[in-house]
Amino acid sequence: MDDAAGDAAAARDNPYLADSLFARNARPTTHTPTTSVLDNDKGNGHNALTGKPLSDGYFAILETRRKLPVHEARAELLSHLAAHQVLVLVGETGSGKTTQVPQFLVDAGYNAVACTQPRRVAALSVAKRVAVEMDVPLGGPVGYSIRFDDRSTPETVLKYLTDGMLLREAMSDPDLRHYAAIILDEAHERTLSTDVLMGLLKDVLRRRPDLKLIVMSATLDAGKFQDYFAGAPLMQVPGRVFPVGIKYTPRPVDNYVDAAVEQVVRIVAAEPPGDVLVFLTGEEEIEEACKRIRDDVRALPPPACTYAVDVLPLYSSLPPAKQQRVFERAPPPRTPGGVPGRKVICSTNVAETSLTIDGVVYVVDTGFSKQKVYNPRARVESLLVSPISRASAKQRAGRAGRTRPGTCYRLYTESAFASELKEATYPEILRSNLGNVVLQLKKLGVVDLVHFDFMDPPAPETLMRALELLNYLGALSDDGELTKLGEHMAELPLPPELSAALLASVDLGVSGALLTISAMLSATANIFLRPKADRVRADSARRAFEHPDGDHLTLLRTFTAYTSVGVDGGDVNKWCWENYLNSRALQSASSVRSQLARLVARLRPGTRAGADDAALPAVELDDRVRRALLSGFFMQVAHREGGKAVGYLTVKDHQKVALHPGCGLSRSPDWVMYNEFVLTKRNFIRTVTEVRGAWLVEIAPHYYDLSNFPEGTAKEDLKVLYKRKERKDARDAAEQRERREKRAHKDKGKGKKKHGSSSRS
DNA sequence: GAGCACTGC
Repeated sequence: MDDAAGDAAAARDNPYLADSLFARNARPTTHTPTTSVLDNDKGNGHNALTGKPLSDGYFAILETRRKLPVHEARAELLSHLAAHQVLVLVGETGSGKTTQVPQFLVDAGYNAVACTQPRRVAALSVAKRVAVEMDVPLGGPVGYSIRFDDRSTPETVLKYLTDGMLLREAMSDPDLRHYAAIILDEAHERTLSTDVLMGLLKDVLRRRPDLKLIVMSATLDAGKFQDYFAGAPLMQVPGRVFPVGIKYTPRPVDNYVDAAVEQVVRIVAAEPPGDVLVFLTGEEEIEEACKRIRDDVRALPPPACTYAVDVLPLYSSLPPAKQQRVFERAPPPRTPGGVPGRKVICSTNVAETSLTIDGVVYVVDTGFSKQKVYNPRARVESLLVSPISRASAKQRAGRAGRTRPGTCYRLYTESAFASELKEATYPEILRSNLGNVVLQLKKLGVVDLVHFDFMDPPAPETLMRALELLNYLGALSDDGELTKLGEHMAELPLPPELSAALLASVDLGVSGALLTISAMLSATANIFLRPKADRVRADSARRAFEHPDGDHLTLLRTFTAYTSVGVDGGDVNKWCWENYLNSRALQSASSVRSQLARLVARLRPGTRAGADDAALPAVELDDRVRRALLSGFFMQVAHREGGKAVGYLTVKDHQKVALHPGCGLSRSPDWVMYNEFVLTKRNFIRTVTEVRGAWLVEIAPHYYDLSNFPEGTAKEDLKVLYKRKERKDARDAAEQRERREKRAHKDKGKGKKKHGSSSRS
């Protein structure tokens, strides 16, 4: 089928296209958009933004731009925007909305436009493309802004940026006065940042009648956005995709991995040429499926067993070079003129939104993915294999129709699709720990969080948990007001516990070490590699970095060793490889560390932040680092429970946990703090470091308050620790009194000084 | 004696 047929199919599915691009709530308007080079072939032949003559390439690209479906909607879009503050635009894949709509606005005279993207690569690559389309240098009139990379200048009129970045900007510019128009793209993905931005913008729009907002989404769920921004007109533009036939299984399958492998083998054996994309849930499952598909294809009866098939895994932790393989051409036929080869790609959800693979004609959809869930009662986020939503199923199917008509095999029944799958995936804000979100909102000046206008309000318990956490950390006062500490914490791109620990480390003179540990904990990928074939050597390589007191200190040692290799002029990548370390992860830790160091230096001027711990003796350093960490993680502490089999109970919650097998502690101390609670078949705590009981009652007496502490051995130990502390405090006070008296005696002899020691009663 | 879906600041 050709392009036109695909468009026709898309048009049939489009309820608005038949009569008008105008949708519900569309109002007549007298506004006439200004004419522009988009209407006239040459305009005055000069670029309005740079004053330079337009290149020939510009006009060539202009021709293709005019053919994009969204171009038809331009005049209506602009007139809507002249009459309304908010517009909801639905445009499916291939409509051109992401590249064209921002240009329509610039062209119509909006001189400061922001367009958000959920992902960095998207912001960057779209900005590059649009700079070419507009015939301007990147970083000039068109720029982008993403973490670690800001390519925008005062002359930038159109900026693509991540949603998280716009949220950051809002912290210093709460009314977003910098912008005349804001476009929230991919709003249907409902990322945490986009959801917070929508709530925020609702208020900003009231304060700034001149500001325009376009919410762009890919699904017909757009009615929800329209309701949220009451009265906003809704427009829809068709996509440019090919039809995809849907096939369901007649009966539910027992095991979706088995079923997926069988389906792929059937396609390879009997269907016309074309690549296959299989959606599975995780790395382990994918590697297993790949192996079985290879084996089963080889076991097919001739001639199918001779077909050229490349079976490739795809998930984000895969090294980039291996990821790249999915974009290479399918293998050639085994014999000249024989059956064309094909790629079979077994992928996680990366292939649903983040990566687009052209040439896929068959999609095998297992109907599952790993999703984050948050349990506020247990205060634990975990990943669960869960059924996908209908929106997600449609997105997956669409991946089969990017270059020609395709087929999607859904490994579930049609009635399951209709009645068991949810319409849309729960937005992230309903599935997350909101500690950071609450901190950000407070920083943005939102006083009443319970009544903040979230599109989907989180459970009150989740908000309570977040408020409680921030109060314990000292970021919020008992009245719920942001403290000075809280303001500083909000500036740091870290979980609140880690921000608190990092800021505490400045006062303890060990911020250099805490910057490193924070950066290492921010690296999502595992630092220590452990290839299956090479486990023994990988483990012994790791042991060289291990610190007996715990994993946090091991991370510190590892990073320190890593940076010294570079300083000594060694080959860092080679060194990482030899030591079974993930050089990509270490590199990203290094960028995070630099960013954090800049921020801390700005927040705490006059301190030697980042360079304060070099001269400390090792034992003193280790103690102070652990005390700094504990200032943020005193709520993530477990106590050893005696008996034969050593186990741990988390404080207060009394959850039974075990040290994660990857943990490097050489003994089983009474008290440990942990970075992460992992919920799988058993409860594990991961990244664990020994702490002294005495530190708990010293650093966090407000949390280790025995009047509301559950009974148990931890409480008994704490009682002893408090008694000891009392005695020590009494001793210290007596000593101090003695010293004071001696000094007073001396001073009397010498005569009085101007600034005597202030006596407190 | 286990395991990292995917983003983002």
